[in-house]
Order: sequence, then structure tokens, then C-alpha cells
Amino acid sequence: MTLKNYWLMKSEPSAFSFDDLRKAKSQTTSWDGVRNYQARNTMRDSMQVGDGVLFYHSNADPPCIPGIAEVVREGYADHTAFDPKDSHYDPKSRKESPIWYVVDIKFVKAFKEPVTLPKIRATKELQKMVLVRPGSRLSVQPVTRQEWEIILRLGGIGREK
DNA sequence: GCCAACGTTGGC
DNA sequence: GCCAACGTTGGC
Repeated sequence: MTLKNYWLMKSEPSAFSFDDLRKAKSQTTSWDGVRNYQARNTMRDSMQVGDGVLFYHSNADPPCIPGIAEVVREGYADHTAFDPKDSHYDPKSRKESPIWYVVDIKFVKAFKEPVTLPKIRATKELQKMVLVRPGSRLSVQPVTRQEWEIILRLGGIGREK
């Protein structure tokens, strides 16, 4: 048995919001368009079905985590890289040797109260989150189990399952 | 809208 | 392999 891991994934709500995920077909989406190698590696190599995901709204006012999702499909090729008409098209990525990967995530639950970035910054136990590390811009990043539980408590969900 | 910090690109 | 220039991210 493998232990469940936790992650945080950033999205600009104007591009794709947590509510978009809730309303999506099967409440599921493929996390496409990521063009950063570190984030790619995380999705390709580390994220597993059942892992918990904090959905983060960047460039929002205030930036916040509105709720949680879960990984429902592990890393596979990002098809948007193959499509010349797609804004994320990358001619260097070929179907026989893809460069970019996605995972699928599914809506799990909205927080009673979104956990805002100022709230996270003000919470002592969350000072070491990758999210608030100075200079960190990673769009897919690891979250510790402790951080996960604190965020859920702040969001009003409490202990999950 | 500004701009600092970061990642990538490409000339040499 | 260095590093300047450029594009992007994302908080404010």
C-alpha cells in the first residue's frame, strides 16, 4: 500500500476556476497546459490516483484555496502540446516522445470558507508551505499531510473521511 | 497596471 | 557553458 500524498495546483480563476471544475463533465478535468519542467515531473512521476489536491486560485482577489480535489488519473501525455491551433502547442513534443504531461483531477468538496493567502501567511504552522516560500512560482507543488489537515480545518471541513 | 523573481532561449 | 535578453508568473 502506498501512502496518500497531497498537492497544491494553481489556476487563474479567469482561465479555469474551482467552480468550473465543479460544473465540468464528471466534475473532472485534465490539468493541461503546464509548461514548467518541475511541475511536469511532479505530474508525470509522483502524483497517484487518490492523492489530495488543494485547488488554488492565483491572480484572484484575494488569492485563495476554495476547496479540494483528488487525482483520478495518473500522468499521461498532454494532448494540447500536439495541436497547432492550441495556445499551448509545442512542436518539440511529439506523440511518440511527449515532453508534457497531465493528470486528471476531480472535484471533491468546496470549503465552507475559502482559505485565503493572507490567512495562510498569518498561520504559524503554514509558514513552510512551498506556496509562501519567497520566490516560489511552482504551479504544481507538494503539500505535507500536516499542512493539508490545517488547511482543511481552516476551510471548515475538518478531518476528511 | 506595475514590477520583482523566475525560467527559458539563443548568441557567442 | 556562460549569461544577457526576453517572456511569464503572480502578488500587490
